[in-house]
Amino acid sequence: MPEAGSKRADSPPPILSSAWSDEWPQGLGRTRLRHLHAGEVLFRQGEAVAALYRLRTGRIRLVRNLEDGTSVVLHVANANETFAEASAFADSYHCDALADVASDVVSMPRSEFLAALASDRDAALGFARLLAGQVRDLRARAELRSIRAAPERIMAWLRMRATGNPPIAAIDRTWTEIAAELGLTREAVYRALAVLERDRRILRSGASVTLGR
Amino acid sequence: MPEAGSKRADSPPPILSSAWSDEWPQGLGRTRLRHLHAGEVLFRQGEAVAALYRLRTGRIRLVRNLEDGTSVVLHVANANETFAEASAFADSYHCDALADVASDVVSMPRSEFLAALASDRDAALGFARLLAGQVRDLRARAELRSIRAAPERIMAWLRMRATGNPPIAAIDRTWTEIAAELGLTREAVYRALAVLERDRRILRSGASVTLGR
DNA sequence: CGAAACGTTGACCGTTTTCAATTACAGTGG
DNA sequence: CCACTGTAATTGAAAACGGTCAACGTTTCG
Repeated sequence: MPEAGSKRADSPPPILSSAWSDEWPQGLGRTRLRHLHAGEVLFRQGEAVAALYRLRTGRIRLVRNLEDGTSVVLHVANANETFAEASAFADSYHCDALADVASDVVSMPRSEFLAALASDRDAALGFARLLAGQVRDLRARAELRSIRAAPERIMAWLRMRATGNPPIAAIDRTWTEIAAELGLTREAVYRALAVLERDRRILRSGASVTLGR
Repeated sequence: MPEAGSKRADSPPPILSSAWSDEWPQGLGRTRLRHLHAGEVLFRQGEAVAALYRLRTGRIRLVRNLEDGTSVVLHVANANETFAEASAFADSYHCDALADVASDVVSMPRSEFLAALASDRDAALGFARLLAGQVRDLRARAELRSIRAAPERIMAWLRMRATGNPPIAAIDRTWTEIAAELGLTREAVYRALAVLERDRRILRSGASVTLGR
């Protein structure tokens, strides 16, 4: 049987993007920069939605406070991620956003954002496309996490972001961060990498991993 | 300018939706029904995008075939989920879709969908809102899965979907399905439930769980 | 009515998490 | 230019937890 996926009249495979680099604050509306020091609050649950955000550096934690006084973490945004996109469609924030560490965020006023979407025909579609991409990405990540064995999970992750023949994956973050994305401890990742390398399934050299097998 | 999301002044807390019930095929364009028997292919990677889909019953597996001949599962869609939304913005499918079990899907021609988005300004915004909701939801799920201990993971899940005081969560699916969503085996879920009930942290009665602690 | 799937619990085994310790750097301030 | 400090990268050992296998009653649905 011939290789599957032989004819791709479309773009190459972009399964997992490591970061949502070139995203919405791309000219539509005035953006502002804000610095938060560790522990500072960006917005609080119940407040009127003032702006949409994108994290430049640092780490922002989104926490929903429940009626019974407890709380749950909804998301931990890392560098170059947008967050609370859904607040564009809500009048008030539905969770708290607070900086775990010193962080820089780019903000765009909600009113301007909505105005841009309403006036520019392509803007709304562009926003939808962007979100659709995130959905695809998040689902792929979720599927990844349902692979139980650590080495297999990492292999799948590597294959998803590898290109070329032989497939080579560029490592653009620390393994510690990658471990968090994979839902493993960093120790488990290192051990799995050691096993994979011992079995000649991967070959590490600096910031790139060559896949075999 | 049309106030996005102005329908509900500001709804209560809807953190985790169990299913994306009322979604896109809501009048925009003609939809068609198609039945697939187990193992049948809905579309293949590389094919021109003909339609967008929503799964009524069954289970559809989305698989990306890599250049090196291997493949990775991108997503396993369950009843009442839409899938391959991103294909609305692509010319060809980037993965295979095949039915794990006998399934029923609702399809909407891509051309009609795009036409609807282009003509009706609110449609595009509505689609974006829907996707933003899915992003929020998927991120919450991901955060949930990063909770290691099974009982705590389940507690967090229950708290997310509980309402009232005391918080009560309605169980609208089988625990087996919930286990899959939580990234646990059903046995692990039952054991964790037993522990939680023994410690008086939850109280089960039929299709609802009352939370304490 | 019977088969398939769900619900539930027990025992055992394997993997990961934890905890700990060590090396390697990169940035900082003296 | 060099200790100094904090984080990343590794590896080891022991404990804990969840997965797997097994068994069985119950519910569901064709």
